[in-house]
Amino acid sequence: MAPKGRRDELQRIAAEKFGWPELSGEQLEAMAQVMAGHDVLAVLPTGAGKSAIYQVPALLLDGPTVVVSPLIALQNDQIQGIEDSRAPEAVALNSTQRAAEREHAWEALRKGRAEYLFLSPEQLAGDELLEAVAELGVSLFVVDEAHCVSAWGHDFRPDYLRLGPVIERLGHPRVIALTATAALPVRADIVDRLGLRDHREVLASFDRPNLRLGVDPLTTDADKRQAVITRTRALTADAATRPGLLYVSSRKDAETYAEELAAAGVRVAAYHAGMKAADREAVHERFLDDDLDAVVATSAFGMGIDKADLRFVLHASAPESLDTYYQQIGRAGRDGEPAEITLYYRPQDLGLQKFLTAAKAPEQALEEVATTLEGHDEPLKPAELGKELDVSAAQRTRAVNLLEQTGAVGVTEDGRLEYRDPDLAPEQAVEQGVEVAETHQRLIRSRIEMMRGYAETTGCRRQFLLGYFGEQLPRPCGNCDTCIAGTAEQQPSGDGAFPVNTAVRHAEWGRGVVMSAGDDRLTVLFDEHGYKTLSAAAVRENSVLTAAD
DNA sequence: CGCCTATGGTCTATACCATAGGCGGTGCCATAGT
Repeated sequence: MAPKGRRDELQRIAAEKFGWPELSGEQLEAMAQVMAGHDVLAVLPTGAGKSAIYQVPALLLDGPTVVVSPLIALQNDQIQGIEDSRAPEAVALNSTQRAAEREHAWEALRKGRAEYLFLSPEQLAGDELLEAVAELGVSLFVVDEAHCVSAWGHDFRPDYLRLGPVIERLGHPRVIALTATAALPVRADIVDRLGLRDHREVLASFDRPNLRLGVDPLTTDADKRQAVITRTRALTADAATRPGLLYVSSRKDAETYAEELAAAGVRVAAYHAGMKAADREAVHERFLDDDLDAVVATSAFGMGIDKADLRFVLHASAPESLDTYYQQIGRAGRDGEPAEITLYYRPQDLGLQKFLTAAKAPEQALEEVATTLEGHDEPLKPAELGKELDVSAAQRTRAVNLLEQTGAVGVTEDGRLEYRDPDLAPEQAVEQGVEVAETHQRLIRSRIEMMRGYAETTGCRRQFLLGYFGEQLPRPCGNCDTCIAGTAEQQPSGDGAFPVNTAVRHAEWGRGVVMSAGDDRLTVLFDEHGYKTLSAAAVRENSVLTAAD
């Protein structure tokens, strides 16, 4: 705990500059840890005021604050919020701007008028921009929606995994990572990939008791569609149970469900990344203005939705992880009023998720990067390396990330890439890189199995969900389908030989941590193999599991 | 991984099956062309 005087000062600035009369305990704790010189990972639910955690300390630290944010739209929202306050100027640098706008931003930063600079990770991948940012003397480095580091960085937007070297290049200013959801491996990934130092984690409770959790298992696709349409129509027909979201897993489904609901008279619109930007914005605005009772969306609809009164979130098919699922259902009932959360579940639907998450190791890029770097005596800038390769920039970055994780490749102080071990043949480095990619792939696969576990459990859904995030709910919640049906009762006592959070070692899967422990089963997160669910009886009888340090 | 659609074969005319092939999510950025 930080000294009281420091907390009073933070509170005073929050009130004077931003008009927040009272900061929450978690907000204050995170801010105080930053002021005490620690890096901070804060996991707080949407709507808990995560932005405040950097906005207030930024004013007490001498030098501008860089905020990395995944979506330009999100950056604009944040800048708008700061403009509406009495805090100093906030600027962004991105691809939508004209030259004049960029010049204005740089001038405001160099003259010290602007305190906040919003950037995408891709912007920071550019040598020149990074060089110029380093000149500014950044005092605080913020990664917003930090789960993207883990969820997107390994495959979709690999520049997320380059933020660690960026932070070092800036002389390691204090770092704040913010997110609304992060299970243990995701938190570990964030800490590891950003290279947080002497960090503190501030975790709010994940429990959202007003969300009524349920799963509707269906056998055929036709039955599922019927059930989804019927329920969505019923919920949107009553002012007390609307508006809400229907999540689907393909653009086509977004269109077809929206058409069918519209034909039935529901005020509904589809939303996915294949739509024109103007149409997407229109849907977003109509939803915020209560002009729509439901949006049928792919995962494209989510971050940045600031609407507190969603009364339902339905899933026409399961997403690829409970991390994503929790993030999506967490958008419901933020006003604390009841909300209905239902997953329409067919095990076959998980097949699509397996396909979508099946990223193969970029072998060719690994080979080219390893041999090129090994062949140079001097370290290379990423762009220089790129010129010697025959692979895309994204593939190159992916390969560099993997080789860096094996230790074969490192980054110099000035941001150049070098081959670290002269005794290691490039072919071996490639093999190790492939192995790292495969380990990550096993984790991704195992997360799909945890999604299956949630959908198929006969125990309390909330206990399962919270257990996944490392939080113990002492007894069944009473507000989920299995509790209401009475099947949840015979669930965990968890007083076996391996309580939650114990480090264990398995004969085949190596080191792991117990995530949840019930009377009949044990879920363990293994370093190399991801989540595994073990039968408690087998664990007792076979002694395959031993305590580790 | 599992879905939908197109194709072709069967054996007879309008369907029915089996099989092959294509498809499916999230956003930044840069570049080319109006």
